[in-house]
Amino acid sequence: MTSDLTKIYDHRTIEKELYEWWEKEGFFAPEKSKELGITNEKSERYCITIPLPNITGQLHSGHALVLSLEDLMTRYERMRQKETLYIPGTDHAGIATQNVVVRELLKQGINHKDLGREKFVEKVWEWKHKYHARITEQSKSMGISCDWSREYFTLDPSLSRAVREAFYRLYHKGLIYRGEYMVNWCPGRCVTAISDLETEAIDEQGHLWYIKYPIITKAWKGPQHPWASGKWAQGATDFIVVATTRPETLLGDSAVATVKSHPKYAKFIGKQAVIPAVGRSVPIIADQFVDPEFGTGALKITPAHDPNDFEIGKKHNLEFINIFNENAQILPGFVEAYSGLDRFECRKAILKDLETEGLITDIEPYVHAEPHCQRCHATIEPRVSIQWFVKTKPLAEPAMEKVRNGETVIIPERERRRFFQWMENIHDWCISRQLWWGHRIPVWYCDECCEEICPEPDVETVSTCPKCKGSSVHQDEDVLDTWFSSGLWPYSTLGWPNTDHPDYKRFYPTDTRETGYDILFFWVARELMMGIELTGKTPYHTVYLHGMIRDEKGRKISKSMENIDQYDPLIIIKDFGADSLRYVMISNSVPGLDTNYDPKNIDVAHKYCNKIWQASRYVLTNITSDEIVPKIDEIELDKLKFPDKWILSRLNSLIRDVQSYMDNYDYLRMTREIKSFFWSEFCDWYIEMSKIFLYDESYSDKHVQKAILLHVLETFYKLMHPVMPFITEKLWQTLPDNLKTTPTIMYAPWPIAQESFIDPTIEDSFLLMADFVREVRRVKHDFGIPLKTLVPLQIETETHRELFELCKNELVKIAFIDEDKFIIDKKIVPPPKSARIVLRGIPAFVPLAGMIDIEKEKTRINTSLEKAKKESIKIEKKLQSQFSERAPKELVDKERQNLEELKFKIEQLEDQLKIL
RNA sequence: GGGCCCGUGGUCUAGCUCGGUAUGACGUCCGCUUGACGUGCGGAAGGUCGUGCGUUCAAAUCGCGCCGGGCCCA
Repeated sequence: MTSDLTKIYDHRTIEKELYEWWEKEGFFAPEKSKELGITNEKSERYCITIPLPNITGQLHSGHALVLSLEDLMTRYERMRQKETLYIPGTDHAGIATQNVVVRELLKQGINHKDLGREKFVEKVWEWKHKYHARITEQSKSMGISCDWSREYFTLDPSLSRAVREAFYRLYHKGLIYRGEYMVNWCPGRCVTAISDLETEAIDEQGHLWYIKYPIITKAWKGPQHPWASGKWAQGATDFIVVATTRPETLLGDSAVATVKSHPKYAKFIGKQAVIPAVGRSVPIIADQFVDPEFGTGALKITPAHDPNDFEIGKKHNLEFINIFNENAQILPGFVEAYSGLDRFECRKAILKDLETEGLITDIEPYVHAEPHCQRCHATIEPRVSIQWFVKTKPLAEPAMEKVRNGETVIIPERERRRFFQWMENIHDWCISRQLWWGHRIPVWYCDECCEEICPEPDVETVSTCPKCKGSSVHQDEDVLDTWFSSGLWPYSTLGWPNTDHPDYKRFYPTDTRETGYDILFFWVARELMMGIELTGKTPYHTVYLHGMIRDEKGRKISKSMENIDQYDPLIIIKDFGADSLRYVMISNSVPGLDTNYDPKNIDVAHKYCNKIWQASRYVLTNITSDEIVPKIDEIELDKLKFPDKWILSRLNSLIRDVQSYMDNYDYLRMTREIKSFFWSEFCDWYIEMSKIFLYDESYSDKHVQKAILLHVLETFYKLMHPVMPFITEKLWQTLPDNLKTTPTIMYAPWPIAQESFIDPTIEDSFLLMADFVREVRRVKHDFGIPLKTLVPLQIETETHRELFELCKNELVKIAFIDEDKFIIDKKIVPPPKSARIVLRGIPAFVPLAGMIDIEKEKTRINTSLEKAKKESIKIEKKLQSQFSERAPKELVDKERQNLEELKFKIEQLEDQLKIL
């Protein structure tokens, strides 16, 4: 085996090439595992669907985490010999995409409204074709093993068909309805209704204005002078004062409400108040909703522009007066001067006029939460309009049941509580959007008899009314909320509604939904609700929620940040490789918790890659091309040396631990333990000790160590492959052919711990030996003796004699001991001018005649003596307290033993001081 | 208003469910090495675990209060 590995690890030369090869060979498709004879119909299978990115999107740090985790899960399951499918795809992202294209067109001087619906949608498709490649190429650079032959887009014909099917079924079951309700209207860039979830409340520093409404009396029948003349309310004697944060909405007031118990205003109930500016007379009503403590205890009621007033309006059968157009500008017909004004301009104008009329009695600063559009940040305008809704309560209950009974598990568990809290208080879901880009609502209206027609899902267009046979019908203008189609994702990508589709039969329900906790409600909740309703099954058994990626100080990563490049996954991949990025993402990820991404971790990861590369080079350069190294199960067990047994024990312990970490989604520990094994045990100790054998001309059983080196490497590659797919594949491919049973490491069987190799005694003995090596090195260091200068060593032990005989060779070589002067005896007379070491109750001496500086040794001994004394006092105190009576016996015994060992050490060191 | 998360050496971080000597990384300092390692190895310094009280033989860990940072829902 010749190694063609470059001297330095260079991700650039391997990642792209390998990904192309994987794709070309079709390794990502589940069919491949069958073809290779790894799986069959009876095999377990694993399926995960990608959290579909927006078609307009660019790969950002959030995606990097998503893709790292999901590909980790996928590759792991694939290596566990399951038939594995990871489905990629993209989302048409209604509002987001429409906004982007509208803006782009505007740059070209084109108004999308002039273009018309059809032409505009064509433009968006052009845009889609152009940008689709960008996000998929970027995703591929992460190394994800998606089956690209099964890539979907939410507007694909098959997925649109699924959307119509879902709509049809829910509609005819009465779970989708159309009606006039108050919705969140975004009058900013989006100009559409949006769902509750798409709004966010922001505290606004506003004001509470106290406004006087005159009351009709016998003496005053209404305003006699024009608005803003200063004499509008002249002659009025009775007033009711309301407090409001939105004075401009008074144009749409249709009542004033107070409570029956109001000391001042109760007597006005039943009378008529006159709305300023418009001069309309409205009733003064009583309603429990009014909080007598708030403001003046009287409330202006604007049923068409406030959610609470909407309810009151319905209850009292009030008039719903819409005062705004779709951009929240004042409609004509109220007050000429305000017509066409933006709501905030109107507010200013109306306040000025109210002032003129002397109708403002007070102004207080007031902080209140105002809903904003999550996407364009415009202040939401509550608006009454005809929209489509999903009735969610009947859907929520079964979804909650699946989570309650564990058919779907949410990780981390605490997110369950959030899930239930939201589901229990769920509101109906507004699914219609006043956009052009998306799935058009599959409902037609007859122009003659007004019949509402929701045809069979195979019908793509309706031309005659089934009721009156009229031929003048038109389709609903609105499109569906994007989340309606993404809510079907786990099965619309598997051929649903065709339940005989082989993919559906084989892979549904899927296994995992991996996504950020921020979209638990947007997506997961709806997938569960719709999935259970439409397929009768929960769409996946595990919901794994990860946290957000933030910068190293915990701030949100945004495009406007300084040094944004260092957080840009595309740049990171280019400079350090996807393996490094994936490693940082995975090794820092704890379920449900935010991760602070520190750019310097990427260096650490990159160095790790290089270390892996270098260790591999060492092993492979020590094996010649014509050499046949036996496999691990072919070597003679009696030829195993102490370090061999140790590393095999450690390796199998590691495999066992990794398995448990994987089972518990503890990726942080998994990566940490593997790294620590690889670097601090395999490289630092085993490889170093292997040199003793490999460089020894007279040693004839080198194949044993070579076999173990290769075995450990191969196992390590496999354990790390789900995390770092590229470097592990590259290096695995360079291993001798007899070790490989599959064409790619992707299908190599996941390691299983061989308990017979695990030997805690060997592991412990090794630690003791390593401690001795360290101590001898330290002695040399303290006396300025070069590391490689051979020194004598005398160990006084009877109980551990066997162990030291066992590792004598290695100890002598690594610690640079003079082999002829290495003595193990049950009694050692402390040699003069020597350094003394005490470890675990075993004293040892390093005679250093001619090299030792007595004063230095005194200082050295004193330092460790002090430390030992301090420690022993602490333990003594503890043992004298109630600890020894009340604590468990094992603990007390352990402390006693510790104390004894320390006392022995102190004795030894004091003795050393005496004889110096 | 209700709920959730977080606060650990200079920096970031593990541990908290299940109480018993606080993990790792970066950085700093000292030394060694360069025939796998654009480096690597060895060693050192550095923490009253936000704060107060309580429970306990024993608290980073459990309970209550407070302070600070963030998030979600209303």
